[in-house]
Amino acid sequence: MNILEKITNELDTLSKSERKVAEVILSSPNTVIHSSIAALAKQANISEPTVNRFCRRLDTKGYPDFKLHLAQSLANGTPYVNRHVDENDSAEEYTSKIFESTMANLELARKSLDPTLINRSVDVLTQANKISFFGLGASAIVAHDAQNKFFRFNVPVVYFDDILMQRMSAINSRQGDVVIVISHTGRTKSLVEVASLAKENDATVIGITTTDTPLAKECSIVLSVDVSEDTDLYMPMSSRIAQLALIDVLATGFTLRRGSKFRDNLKKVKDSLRSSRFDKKD
Amino acid sequence: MNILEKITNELDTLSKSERKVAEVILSSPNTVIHSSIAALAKQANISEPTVNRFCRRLDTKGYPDFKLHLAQSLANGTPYVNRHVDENDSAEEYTSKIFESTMANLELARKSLDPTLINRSVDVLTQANKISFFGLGASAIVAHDAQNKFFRFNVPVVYFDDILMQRMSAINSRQGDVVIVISHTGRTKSLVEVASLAKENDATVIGITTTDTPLAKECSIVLSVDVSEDTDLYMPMSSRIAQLALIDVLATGFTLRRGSKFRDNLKKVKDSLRSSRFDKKD
DNA sequence: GACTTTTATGAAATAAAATTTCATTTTTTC
DNA sequence: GAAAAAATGAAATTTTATTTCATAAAAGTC
Repeated sequence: MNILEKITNELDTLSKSERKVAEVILSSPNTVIHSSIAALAKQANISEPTVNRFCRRLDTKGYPDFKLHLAQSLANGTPYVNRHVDENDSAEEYTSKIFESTMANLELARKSLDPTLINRSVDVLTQANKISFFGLGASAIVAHDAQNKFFRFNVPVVYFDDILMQRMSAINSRQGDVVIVISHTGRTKSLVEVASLAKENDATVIGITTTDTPLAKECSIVLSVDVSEDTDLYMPMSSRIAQLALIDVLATGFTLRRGSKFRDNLKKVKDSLRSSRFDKKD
Repeated sequence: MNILEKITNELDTLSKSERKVAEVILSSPNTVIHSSIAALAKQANISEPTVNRFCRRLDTKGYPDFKLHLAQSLANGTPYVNRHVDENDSAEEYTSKIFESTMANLELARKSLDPTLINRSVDVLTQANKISFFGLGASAIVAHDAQNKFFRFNVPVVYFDDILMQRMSAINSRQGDVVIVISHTGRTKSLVEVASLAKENDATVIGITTTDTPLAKECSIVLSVDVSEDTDLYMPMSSRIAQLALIDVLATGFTLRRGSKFRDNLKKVKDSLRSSRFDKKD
C-alpha cells in the first residue's frame, strides 16, 4: 500500500509529536527522502527518537526502511488511481486527475476481460457475413469508431445510433450475422430489446457491457468491460474509452487471424489516404 | 532514468570489482534494497569502499542514496510501455499490449499538454456563442463525442465529419464562435483549410493535434496531444483515445468554471435518462 | 621486459546516522 | 488531585557509511 495514503489514514491514531512528523512528510515528501533523521526531527521540531517511533508505527523497520517505502510510493508517478475532481482544482490538477482516472479504469477494464471470450469473439467476427454495431449516447461513439475500423477490413459492416434503425436491422438479421451491442450500464431498455430481437433471429450477439446486467443476459458472448462507477457528477465517463480499447483489441485480433495477405490489403487502404495530406518534411 | 537500466548500460565502463557489485544488484535488486553496504560488499566478495565508489559512479550521492534510486526503479511495477503486437501473440498477449500501449500513450499525451492553454481554452469555450467540432476519420469520432458532451451544457454545439459541411460552417463563423479542429496528423489538407477559413472569419480556432503540424500553425490555441507514432501496422491508433481524454478535460473544466447552479442543471439532464433504463436491483 | 605512472582495491580510522536506554514531562484515568 | 500510563527527548550506544591511506594490479613508456 502507498505509504502516503497510510500516513493520511492513520493520522488520528498518531500522538501529537508524531503528527507533526506526519505533516512535514506529507507537505514535502520529496525533500524527506533526502533528509537524515536528524534533519527531519529538526524540521518537525521534535526529537529523533520520535521520528523513529513514528516510522515503526507505520510498520517499517526504522527510518531508513521508511524512506525506502516513501521513495517507492513517490516513484509511481502516481500509481494511477481514481481521484475525484474537486471544485477548486486548477487546470493542471483536473487534467492530471482525469488522465489518471482514465488510466486506472483501463487497467480495471483489462482485468475484467476474459481472453478466451475475446478469442471466441474474434472467431465469430472473422466468419461473419455481416457485422452490425449498435450503441446509444456515449456508446454510439464506440459503435461509430468500430465501424470505422472494421470497414477497412472489407467486410460488410454497419453502425446505427438510432433506435428504430437498430430494431429494423436486428429483425432482419440471420444466421452468420454478428451483432455487437455496446452499453456501459447494460440497462438501456431499447438496446436490451434489440439484443433480444437479434438473437431470436439467429444472429450471434456480442455484448460489450458491464458484468451481470440485463443486456449481458441476452447476449451469446459477453465481453465485460468493468470500470469504476461514475458516482461523481464532475467526473466524465471513462467507460467509452475502455470500450474503444476493446474495439482496438477485437480489430487487432481480426487482423492477426486473417493472415499476412490480408495485411497487405490494409496497407493499401492506409496508403490511399496519402494524397489528401500535406507531406511530412521533418 | 531507471537505475537498473543505467547499471546495465554502464556495465562496461565499470572496473572488475565494481562489475561484481553490479551483477549482484542486477540478479536480486529486491534483496539489495534491504541490505547494508557491508552485506552487499560481502555478497559481491569485495570491500565496502568499492560499493561506495560504485554508487558514486552512477551519479548517486552514496550508498543510501543509491538504494533510494534503486527502490524507486523497482517500484514502478510495470511502467506501461509501448509494446508492439506480434504476429504470434495470443489473445491474452495482444489484449495486454494494446491496453498497456494505450495507457502509455495517455501518459505521453498528458505530458505534452500545457495546463495554461487548457485554461485559456476553457475560458474561450465558456464564453462562446457557438461551438463547432470538426474531425475526419478516427478524429470524427472524437468530434462526435465532444458534441455529445457539450450538448448537455445547453450551449449551441455542432459537429461535422463531412468536408463540405465543415467548409460551409467555417465560412459562416464569426467573432465569438469557437471552432475546434481535431486531427492527429495535423496534415489533412481539407481540415487545415477549414481551420484557416474559420480563423479568417474571426472565430477562435482551437486545434487538437500533434505539436508543430500544418494544422497547428493555423490555430489560435493549440492543444498538443502527442502520442507515440503508429509505425506498426498491427497497432491501432491510440491518438483518438488521448483526444477523447482531452475532451473530458475540457468538458470538466467547463463544468467547474460554470459553477454550482449549472451543475444542478447537468444532474437534471442525467436524471432525464432514468425512465429509459431498467432499474438497478443490486 | 624493466620501469614509471596510473588506476583499482581494501584495511583501518573516522564520521555520520540511527537506535536504544532511561529519566523527565505530559496526559489520562479513577 | 494522586497514581498510572503514555509520550517525549537527552545522552549513550550501536550500526552504518565514508574517508584516508597504504598496497596491489594494470597500463603505458622507453
